[in-house]
Amino acid sequence: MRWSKSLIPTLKEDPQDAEVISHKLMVRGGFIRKLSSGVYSYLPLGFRVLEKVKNIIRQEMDAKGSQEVLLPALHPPEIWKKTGRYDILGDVLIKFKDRHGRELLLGPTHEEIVTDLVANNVKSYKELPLILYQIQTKFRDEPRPRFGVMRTSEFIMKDAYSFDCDAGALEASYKKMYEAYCKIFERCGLPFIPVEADPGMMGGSVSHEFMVLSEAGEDRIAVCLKCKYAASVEIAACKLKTKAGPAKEKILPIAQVDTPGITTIEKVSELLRVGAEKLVKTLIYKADGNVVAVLLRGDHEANETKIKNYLKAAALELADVKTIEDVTRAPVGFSGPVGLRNVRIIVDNAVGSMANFITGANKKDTHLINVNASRDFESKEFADLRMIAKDDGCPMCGKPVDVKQAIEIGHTFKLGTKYSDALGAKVLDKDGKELSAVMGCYGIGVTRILAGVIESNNDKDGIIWPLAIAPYQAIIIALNMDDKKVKEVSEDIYAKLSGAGVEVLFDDRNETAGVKFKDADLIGIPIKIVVGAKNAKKDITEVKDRRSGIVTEVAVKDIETYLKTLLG
RNA sequence: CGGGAAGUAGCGCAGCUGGCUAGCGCACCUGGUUUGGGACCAGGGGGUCGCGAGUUCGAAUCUCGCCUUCCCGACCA
Repeated sequence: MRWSKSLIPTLKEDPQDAEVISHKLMVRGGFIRKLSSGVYSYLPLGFRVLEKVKNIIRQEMDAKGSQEVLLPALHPPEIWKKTGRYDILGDVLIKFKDRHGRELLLGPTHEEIVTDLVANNVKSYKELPLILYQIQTKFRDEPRPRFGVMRTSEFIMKDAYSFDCDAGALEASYKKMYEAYCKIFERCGLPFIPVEADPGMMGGSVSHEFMVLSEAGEDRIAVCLKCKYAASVEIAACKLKTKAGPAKEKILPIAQVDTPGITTIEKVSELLRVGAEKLVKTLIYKADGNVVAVLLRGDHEANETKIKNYLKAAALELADVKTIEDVTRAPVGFSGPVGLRNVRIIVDNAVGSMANFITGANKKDTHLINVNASRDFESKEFADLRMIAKDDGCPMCGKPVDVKQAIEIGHTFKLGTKYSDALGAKVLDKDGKELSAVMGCYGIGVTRILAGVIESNNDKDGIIWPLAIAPYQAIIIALNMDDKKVKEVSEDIYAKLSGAGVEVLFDDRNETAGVKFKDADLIGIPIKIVVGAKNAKKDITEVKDRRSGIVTEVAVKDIETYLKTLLG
């Protein structure tokens, strides 16, 4: 392709509305343009990268025997009501009415649709295992799209669904997909980490997220450098440093202290000159409408996923001010477990081993000191309810873990029979008995892969695409198109390489050398073929590696062979 | 949805304490000189100053309302 004929609108300056590096570079390099919040156009370069990634996905999915399909984006709501997810997804679903007043929604994911397809068309165990996948645009009304294509309301996803006769067979399908995912991400040049994760609204038991470490990531994962344990902080179990049980400290008499206007852990800890670890915070939640008090050590962070899972609640949110005041009969900031009536109290394990701690007094401007669980309030329910933090013990080996920011690029789930039961995806087994298909589902954020790759492959000059997904493998930089020899040599190389099937971009613009070098680096083409006047006269060209910067002089007549070697 | 910031040419910005014809850099068009890391000269095109109302002789500038975008939080497959 000739640059002069391409739509590659590069920018010298960072766009005003971009924060993270991948977003800035994708816009500056002319890969994407924003239409509205969370909605992007992919320009020719961006489109080419997407196609490369899709093809890698197709190859690896096909290699595992899964079959590509294309399911509709337009869904009738009834099918979503059958599984209950019409309400669970709520405002995430983009809904509207057709001319007949019939409601329709745009597919945010396709468990319901694919299960319905299988329910209607697969009848025998002999047809299983079956894995179907598609690459398609998903629509989700995101509360807050951000960071370029990292989180958008419209995005391309590869989603796959496996159907098996039993748990053992699901295990085999799940393993296949897991392997395919590792290959896909490796080929895309992503330094990924598979972690254990929470299945969330998808349901099911086991789930893995495929993460790419990045400051720009929206998720946090706990990683152990010692034993390779890695898990989403949402599910990483918190080990107690000391055994639970009665505290060894001498129990002191409970007392009130005045804390006027002191409503936060930091301020209480400052006023009373004790560390936050001596405080217990009482968070009032609403779980499916029921009020619950959650007790956590002052320096610990609540883990709403664990709380939700413990309570088996579908929805969990911090209670509003009015509810808190009703329940505690005190302003927000003075909640405590002592005297809290008619409220279920659940206690984080770490609080179980504390003695003589400080809590709110359920009374304005007052806290309590020397509170002790068994003596001062009823505490029957203990559980792991907090978020793991840096230097907490690894759940596997006990050594300190690190907590890092990461981008989720893939997610796999063992779903079980949740969807097949709801939608009647049953087959007859050997004995003629009906059984519900045991399902798994497997997603890859195709558009998000681009962001992930750029986040982990860039330098001050721009993107450094891994060869496998670069929009072009090589770029010919003709330093001066007015120089007859330069033009002749670069045209010659362009013809040769194009003929040899090399994906090559020919920068034939009437721009200065500087502009061409800067643009080539910005858009991240792995191999630069520089044609300058001096070398052209000698029928020599320079081949420069984008990542290493290493330059090799190559005779024009050998360029085709040389490139083929480089490209493997 | 709560908190914060911002909307002036395609992009990045200045102007804004009430005053002339709305300006700068980049990009774009024409001609010329250039060409090894974001060239130079000359000429030129491009604007409902986010939208609406109000105050005023006069509003990009002041007031109010709305919209949009970004950041933090909530939410998140």
